[in-house]
Amino acid sequence: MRTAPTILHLDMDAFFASAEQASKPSLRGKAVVVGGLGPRGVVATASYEARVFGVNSAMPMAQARRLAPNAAYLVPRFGFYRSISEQVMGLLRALSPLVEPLSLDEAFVDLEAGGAAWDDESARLAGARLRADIRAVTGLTGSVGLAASKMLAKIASERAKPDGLVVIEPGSERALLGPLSVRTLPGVGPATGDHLRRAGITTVDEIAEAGEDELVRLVGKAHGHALYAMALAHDERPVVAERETKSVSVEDTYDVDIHDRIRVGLEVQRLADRCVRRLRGAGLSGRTIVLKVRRYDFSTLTRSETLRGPTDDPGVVREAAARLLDSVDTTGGVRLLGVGVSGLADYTQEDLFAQAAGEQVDLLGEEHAEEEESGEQTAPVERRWPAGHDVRHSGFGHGWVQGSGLGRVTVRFETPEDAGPGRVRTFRTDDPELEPAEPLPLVTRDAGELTAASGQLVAPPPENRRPADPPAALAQLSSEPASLPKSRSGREGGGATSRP
DNA sequence: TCTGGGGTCCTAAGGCAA
DNA sequence: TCTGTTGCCTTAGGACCC
Repeated sequence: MRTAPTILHLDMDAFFASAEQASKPSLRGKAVVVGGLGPRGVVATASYEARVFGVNSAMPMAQARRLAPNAAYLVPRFGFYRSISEQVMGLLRALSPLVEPLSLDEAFVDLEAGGAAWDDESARLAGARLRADIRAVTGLTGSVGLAASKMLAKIASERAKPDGLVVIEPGSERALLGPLSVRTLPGVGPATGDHLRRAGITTVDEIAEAGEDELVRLVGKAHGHALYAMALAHDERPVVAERETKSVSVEDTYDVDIHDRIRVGLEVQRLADRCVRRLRGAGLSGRTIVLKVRRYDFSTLTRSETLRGPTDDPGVVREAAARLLDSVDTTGGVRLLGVGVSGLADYTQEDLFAQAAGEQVDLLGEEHAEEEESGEQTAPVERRWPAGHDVRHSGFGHGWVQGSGLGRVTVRFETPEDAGPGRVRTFRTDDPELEPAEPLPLVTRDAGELTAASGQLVAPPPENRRPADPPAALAQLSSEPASLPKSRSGREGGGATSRP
């Protein structure tokens, strides 16, 4: 166990929602919910203004709409978030070569390995500079936790939210952890939490008191040992920069259960093709093909088959998936289908015969690739305008889709640079002057103002720079009802919110 | 209007080989 | 040659995380 708080955990605040607010001035300070907008969608991220209404991650979208009917509802734009994430990860890598990304908005950094910090004071300074740099480069805020281990650094960043920094001093860990709920510990979810509660264990202290043997008896060997160690604040897991991918999978939940067996088969083929495309994109092949089926009653089953060698051949994966489907009863309907490949290798050990057999289906797959990746229909079907996506109009300039339906699309014309909300216009969905556009950068960069990013210990960036308005949303929780102006909700198409 | 999508890791049972 | 042990692989399911 190290003796200085030199492991840093960064967690961007309400990342997707904050990115949308920074990108769209009219949403700053408003309740914003990002997630699937279909009838079976769930919330990916809610802005802090939306959380006031009780909206939270992983909540069914229908429930969110009941709680916050006037919030802005947007579909996620992963490409946009990824570009911001890469900027943030770049800042982290300037601090240390040991950066372990956990997702687009979260990462561990071993500050000691990078020489960026060696004691309490230098760690605190590095954390503060990082937060300033993230704000300068992205216009967004992140919370930083510093501690002597991963577990504690993560707990620290959680306590720092939103927009803060918390250091857990080595030596104070046990006292801090003791009274916390068992659910605070990584790896304790609803099931394990319930299990422990039934055994009379609700706090971290009670885990430590129960003893290792009792925990192993309660939750199993691996979990029991790990849990006991965590409760004593022992966590020696290193920050690991390079993680190998273990599996690649794709899955779809359907708006309405599929009953038709032929349709189920076709969907499985499509998923197999999509999965292979992802596999190939990553330069991988795999031996084990997995079919996942969630039935009408939400019961989930998987079937898998291991081939003699790794493949990235769409024909081979399709056939295996189809064989697996044969062994599954789908009467009653399915709500989700998925296809995955595991047992990965970074090369293909495919015999030429299989390669040749696969080529035909391969070509077939490529044809539909674009349509599936972008989520857009190809012409001549009506163009789709997903809520929240950027557009450009030859006359009005850059804007974003507030809502669409009944052959109309409503656009708000504004850019991240604007101080206030922009104008709204409605067009026909087939208006030739309107086209999809790339997101604009959130901050127009000035050179030479970074601290951590430059790898030098210089003063924090001057306050007089003019980034896009920092998402005021994050700094304080709005006390006023976070509703959108009347013109943007409850109208045709439900503004940026509902479906037609 | 109940419950996404992409992952990781663990457990347990049966088959099989050293 | 038979038996018991050990360990690995495969398969299925479940918990957890963001």
